[in-house]
Amino acid sequence: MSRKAALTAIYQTLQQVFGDSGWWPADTPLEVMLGAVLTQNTAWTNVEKAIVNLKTKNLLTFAALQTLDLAELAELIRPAGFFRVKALRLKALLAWLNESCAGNIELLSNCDTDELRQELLNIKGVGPETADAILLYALHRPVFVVDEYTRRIFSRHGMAPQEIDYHELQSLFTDALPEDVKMFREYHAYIVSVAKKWCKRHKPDCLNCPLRPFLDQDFYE
DNA sequence: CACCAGGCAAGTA
DNA sequence: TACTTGCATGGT
Repeated sequence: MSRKAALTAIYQTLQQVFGDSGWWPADTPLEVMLGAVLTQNTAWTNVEKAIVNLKTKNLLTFAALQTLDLAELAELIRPAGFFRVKALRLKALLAWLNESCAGNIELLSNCDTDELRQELLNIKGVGPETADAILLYALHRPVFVVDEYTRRIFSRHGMAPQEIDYHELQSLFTDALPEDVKMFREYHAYIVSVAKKWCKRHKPDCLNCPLRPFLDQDFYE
């Protein structure tokens, strides 16, 4: 079986298992962006607490966030962990939004995806995964997001080397799949979901994983 | 108790 | 360039 066929079959399998993923869980593009930074190496449940702190104080708008100083912001997002660096990172993101679109995210729809990606990467605290998550889930661009889970699953299935570069791993998908925003959104969400349930680092439960059939080496050519 | 979570940047050699 | 370390809370 070709890699293209395999990646498509895996997607369909996960679609059967999870249906609508509900990703990204946020009310606005701004909330997606904040969440993308807050969730860096952090459990989503902790990010939710930080988001709730901001929401209940009506601070989840560009204008309101701009009024907060660094210490205030840090205190509000404390439950998300790494709160001091993340406060800096959020401020850097807000500063970029201010200069690129005056905080009006809708205006970014005119921008070229590759240029946007480069600008996002220039923000201190926004790396490749965060940039791509913002592009895909906040700005609706056809960018495939990969992460440690993606690497773990697809290397364990013999479809990628264990040590693979972010963009190499990303190309694996973008070279084989159509540029479909909806599909990209769901695919990444499914990968995270399946990894959380069956693909833990030290306690993987591969026997019950819905992707187990794809472990059969004979499945690929 | 150890280990993990929807990464990234800065420091070292 | 190739490793290493700091960042931190909260759940299992």
